[in-house]
Amino acid sequence: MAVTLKEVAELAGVSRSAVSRTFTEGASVSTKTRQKVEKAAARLGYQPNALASSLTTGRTKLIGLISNNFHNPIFLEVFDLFTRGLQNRGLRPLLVNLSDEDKPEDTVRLLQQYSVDGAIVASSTLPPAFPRAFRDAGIPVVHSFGRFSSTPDVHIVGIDNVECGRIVARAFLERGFDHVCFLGGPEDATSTQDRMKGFVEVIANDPSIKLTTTFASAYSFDAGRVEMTKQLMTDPAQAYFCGDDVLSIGALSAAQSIGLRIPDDVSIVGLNDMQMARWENIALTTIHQPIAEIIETSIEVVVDLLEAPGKLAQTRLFPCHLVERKTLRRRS
Amino acid sequence: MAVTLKEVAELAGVSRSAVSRTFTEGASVSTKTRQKVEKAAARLGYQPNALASSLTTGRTKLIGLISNNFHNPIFLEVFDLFTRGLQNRGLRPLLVNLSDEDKPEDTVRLLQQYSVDGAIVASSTLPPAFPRAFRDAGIPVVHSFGRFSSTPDVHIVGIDNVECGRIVARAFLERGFDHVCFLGGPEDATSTQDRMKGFVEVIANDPSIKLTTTFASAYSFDAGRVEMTKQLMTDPAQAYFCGDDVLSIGALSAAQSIGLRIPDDVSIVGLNDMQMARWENIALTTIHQPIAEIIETSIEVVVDLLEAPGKLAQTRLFPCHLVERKTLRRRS
DNA sequence: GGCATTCGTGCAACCGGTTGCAAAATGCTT
DNA sequence: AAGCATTTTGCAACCGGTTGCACGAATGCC
Repeated sequence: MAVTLKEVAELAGVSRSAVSRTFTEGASVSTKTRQKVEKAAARLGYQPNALASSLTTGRTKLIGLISNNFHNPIFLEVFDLFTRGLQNRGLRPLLVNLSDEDKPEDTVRLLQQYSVDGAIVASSTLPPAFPRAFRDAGIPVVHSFGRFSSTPDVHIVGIDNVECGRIVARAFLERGFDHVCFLGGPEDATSTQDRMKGFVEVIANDPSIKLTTTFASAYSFDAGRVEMTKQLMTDPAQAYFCGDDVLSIGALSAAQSIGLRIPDDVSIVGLNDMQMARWENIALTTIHQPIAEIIETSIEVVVDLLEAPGKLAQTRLFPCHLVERKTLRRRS
Repeated sequence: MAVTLKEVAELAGVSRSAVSRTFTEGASVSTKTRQKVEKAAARLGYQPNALASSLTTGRTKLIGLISNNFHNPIFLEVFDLFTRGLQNRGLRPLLVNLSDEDKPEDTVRLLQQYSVDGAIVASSTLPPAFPRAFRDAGIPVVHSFGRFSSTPDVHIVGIDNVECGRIVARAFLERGFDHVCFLGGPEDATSTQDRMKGFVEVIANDPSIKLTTTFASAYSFDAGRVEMTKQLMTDPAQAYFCGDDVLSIGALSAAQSIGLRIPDDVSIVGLNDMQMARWENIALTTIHQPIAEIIETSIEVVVDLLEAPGKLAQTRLFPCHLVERKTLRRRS
């Protein structure tokens, strides 16, 4: 049903090659034939078939966009930025929504069948084995929001989660709390582990400060609320560093529910700085993660990789900083 | 670089057809050759090239997923459900993030180049011309969350926004308010127009009730907050029906900021029932929109259309209902 | 005007598969 | 064991493009 090269060629009275060349950047065609072809193409409403051409050129302009974070509001921002960024470069995102059971190899296989030019793994909770499977299959890949590594085996763009933990710890120290708590996300998520590591490392320097650590079952409102309630009932701290923003909001809700004042009675600091954190009725003090830059860079990395696939893997880290709003009390 | 049919055929000592047939459902191959082929394929790590086969079969299993709502939290849920649903049926979502300037024809052209089997337009704010452009190009299309029409020219799955307006109006009547307000989204969005229509229609029945209508500049927190602040400063009503949940939360925030108690001083009702509406510190009373069913049905419709492209367009509507939480006061 | 270049074009092979068709192999019957 | 029906198989053409190559036309130069 779709109009093909051949039909255009016939109508224009030229060879198929001529038509192909008119639609190929930098091919040699005279203005005369180009015009004939363009006229015929316009008349028939011809669209070159990107998939057919990929067969010979080896390029599909398809990029696999893989994530398992379809429940965290920050990822809507992430998808927005990724899709726009890719589209602006003429690339098409093929979205893959990963569930916990999905194996890396299956996902690779899937994207191989569609001959994607490259892949972006966007998740802070997926293990390095995931992007590695792509590399092993020869698919250019970048791990966005991936775990910091000094010896990356795959390109990584993200933040230093350990340092984020330290930043919050220092802020807590400065405010003079004597009981603080790390309320992380799932214990097996690398982001949780790293954030905790930096936090604990700094807090432990001052033995007079009591330190509690605990984990929510997921990076979600409900999990945050449940875990925070449990903490407040048994062994309440003065300040909480929560795994991420959505967890923080759950914690906030738990504290408010039992009548605690924020930040006078209890302080809460999140991580991500998603849009919602700025909402006046939330006003979460949180670590700002420069997601626009991370995503822009991720795309650049994968685009570069299309040209030069062999490039040695790099880790690229962006700085984070604390954004003070209304959930961390000033020095008392 | 990728392993091809031919290599497998050579290793297995059979013809290319035989290999092709082993990987084609329902083709005639003896168990003996099938085993030979499968062994060879496994050894080489062969993956059939979906794009190459699409050339002859005319099927890519690619579905265009088109939206312009990358800022409304409900759409993360929408994308989650769509991608899972499509994946479960072996279909691959090709995501398109529409900006305001994008023309329908350009998007159609784009997806035509990738030979998508079908398209899903997921948006309550896009005009009918959008999905229509797909239909005109011969691409099976469904408009999810589209405007209700008795004479649809394209398959529509969604809700009756007019009726939603009525439901809220009736609830307001029942509570005995004497000044109510419709605080809509952008005036040109069809969803805004319809919700207002139903709301106004019912309220107008009782001339003793004062009715105000106004529009926020977008379906966003900030726009809701700004518009609500303006309303409360000039001509405060007792109850507000806001365009959607995120707008409602902005309105909620505005009311709380100036010290009003919810729902005693002012009531607010939203629409969508997104996850966040259930969060205890928001507890928004809102119209529940059955998005899981809408999406599941949308996928079914588009899948059916793949088999029988000519099917007459249908409008499919799902019922909505009010979910009472804590932002609409009981009868006083 | 003659000759050497450069440019533009069509032919044909190829990309990685699928499929109609006819021949070969197998199975079943008697 | 022969005869027939049924399966299985390979050939070759095709899907919609791209591209190396050779050839003819156009151009530049003296």
